[in-house]
Amino acid sequence: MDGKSPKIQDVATVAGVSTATVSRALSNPDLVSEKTRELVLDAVKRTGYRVNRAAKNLRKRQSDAILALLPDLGNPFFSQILSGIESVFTTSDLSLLVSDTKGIREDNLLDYFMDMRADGMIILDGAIPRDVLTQMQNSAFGNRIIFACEWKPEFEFPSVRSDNFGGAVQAVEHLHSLGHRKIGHISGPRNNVLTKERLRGVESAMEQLDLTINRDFFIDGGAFSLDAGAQAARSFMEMTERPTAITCGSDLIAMGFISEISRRGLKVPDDISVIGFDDIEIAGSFIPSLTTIRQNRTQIGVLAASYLLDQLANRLPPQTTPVQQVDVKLIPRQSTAPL
Amino acid sequence: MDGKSPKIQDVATVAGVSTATVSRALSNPDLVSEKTRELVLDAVKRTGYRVNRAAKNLRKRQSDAILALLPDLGNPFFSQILSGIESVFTTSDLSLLVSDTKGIREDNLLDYFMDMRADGMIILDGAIPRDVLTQMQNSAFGNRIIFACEWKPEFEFPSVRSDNFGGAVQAVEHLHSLGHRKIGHISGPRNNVLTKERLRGVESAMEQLDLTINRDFFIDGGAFSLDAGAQAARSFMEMTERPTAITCGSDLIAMGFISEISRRGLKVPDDISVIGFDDIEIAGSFIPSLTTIRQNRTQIGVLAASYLLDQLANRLPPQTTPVQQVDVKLIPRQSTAPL
DNA sequence: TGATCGTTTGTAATCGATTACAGAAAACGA
DNA sequence: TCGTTTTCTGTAATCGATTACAAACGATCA
Repeated sequence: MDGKSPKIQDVATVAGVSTATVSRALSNPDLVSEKTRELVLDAVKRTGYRVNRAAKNLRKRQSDAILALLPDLGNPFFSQILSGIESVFTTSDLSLLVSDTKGIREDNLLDYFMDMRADGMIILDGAIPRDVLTQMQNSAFGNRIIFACEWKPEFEFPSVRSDNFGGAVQAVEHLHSLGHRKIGHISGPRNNVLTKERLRGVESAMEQLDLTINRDFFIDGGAFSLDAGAQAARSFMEMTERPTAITCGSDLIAMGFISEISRRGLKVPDDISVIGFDDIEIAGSFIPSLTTIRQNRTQIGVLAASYLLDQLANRLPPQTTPVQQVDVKLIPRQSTAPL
Repeated sequence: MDGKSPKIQDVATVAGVSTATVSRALSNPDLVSEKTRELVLDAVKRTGYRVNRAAKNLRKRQSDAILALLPDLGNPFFSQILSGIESVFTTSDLSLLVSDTKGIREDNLLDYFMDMRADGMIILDGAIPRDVLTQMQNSAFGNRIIFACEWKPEFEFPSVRSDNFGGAVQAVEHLHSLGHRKIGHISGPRNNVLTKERLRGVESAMEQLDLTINRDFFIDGGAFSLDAGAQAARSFMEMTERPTAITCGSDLIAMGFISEISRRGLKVPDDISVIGFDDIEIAGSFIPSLTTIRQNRTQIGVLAASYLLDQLANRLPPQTTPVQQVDVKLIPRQSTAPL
């Protein structure tokens, strides 16, 4: 009350108890008697006391912060996941740190833990070098990591992800139900897990439906970007025989593709049906509006954050490294039409 | 070296000096002799020492973190600014905290400082309640805040922003040079500074060029969103007389607008030229690709972060509350055409 | 030579919480 | 009533750095 911000000692004095009791009353209320607790709480209110986090963190060897690691902060795809993550953390007064994986090299990921800058990590990038992850897994911090969206198949970290396989299946089934039989696919970055899952889904669904898989109709886009789609469109134009419908590894690919073939005189969905993946915000307003597989990105963020919180609070059975799959949903719009 | 992570005392022992000397050698090298410095640096290397941030921060009353406050984490527009901010901070080992302004009420913004969770703030939201800002300005932390993109005209906080006025002027001049004389505008959220600046720019340019300002051609979009654009399109369709070209408060508005009028049979740019503002990633691949005013969002982030860093390090004259304007640039594409 | 000054170093206090340990008080059982 | 256990509280050590203060040292100069 005298200018400086009050410390625990001030509260103790006002309440007429020791600092230990104040500390306990605040962070472990069961340990003090009802009467003392009220005394302390009242003193806290009167003094306007707030715990000093640096002091608390120093003593408890923690940081009250979680790091979200994105492959590219500039990529809008991730912002919605971040939003989900943040919504969980604000309610439990943890801070959300964000960083680009571009800045990550060698061992400085582990440093976040060593430096006590973060208590846990949510990794949104499946392309973290293997040895970095090995190092993390072998450290004491291995259980403070969760993957979201992407993941590393060869590691045992828990993860939250969309049902990528199922989404691709739905896409193919949708096209099939519209009468399409010659179906192609434009895939994303080569070694990406999402690329693989979605491709696998397309192939599996086509087999299920007894469709002939024509390898020429499968284009390696090499990225999830608009450019990749435009590039794929150029290959597409050169085909002698063309598919009547095409599934894409991402909405951006689909839009880049549509954009480029439109420029070259083809019409969507008249000449070819196109379906995306993600349902990014713009998908509904693209022209033509894009049929796509909606990923619930906010939910992915929420689930990942909640899991990590439980894990850090030791509220989970230690052995589990679960994979949580989030359902996806086909959103039919105007980029697909009956054959 | 013996399992636990080494502390400053260990380094001191190895180097044969006191902890004070080690501390000085690391954070204030000029204070120790050449010889000792080498001794210490060598010992640091041998022990693998890293300073404990919690301890350092407790003692120095700081947090080594900066908070970025976004109006909506789920909005992709901001991710690129974040990227710029982050690129600056990683090089100076500050952490980047992010938070949604939705979670902000009453006084808990100041709490970030009181709790020593952040040393500074970059605010990307012009809609922070006035009394919250007044409180901040009057506190000891008033000089640790900078606005980016948006700002509060009635406060004296430093800010980094695009040349919104100039951008709008360029847009009108572009349309004028294409022969358009009947020019309209769809504006963004009502009380937003960007909305006002851009509107002002449009009006000013039209006056300069001796164009008649027809109030009926100015539509209040009410937001920067796709929906706002679509909504505006409906008003547009009902006009008896229509402008031949329209400037929009944002790319999303422009796209929503184009999307909706296309659905109703109008063609862009044949029937009407449309120009956006922002140059978001998708703008170039929209159909038709969108003529727009490019904001250098990364640079805004970089400038804001750098300024804040300098300010915190006391490297700036104390009195300055500068406004840094970042140039914008017209990107001509296919949504605008000669009359 | 001794006074004076600047440079370099060490000692120990400090930042503000948490918590191990021990002691006091209350509750309980016989 | 007297142990014994349980509940509650206080003392003081601890987390690991920074830095005020003082001392030691060497250089400089009259």
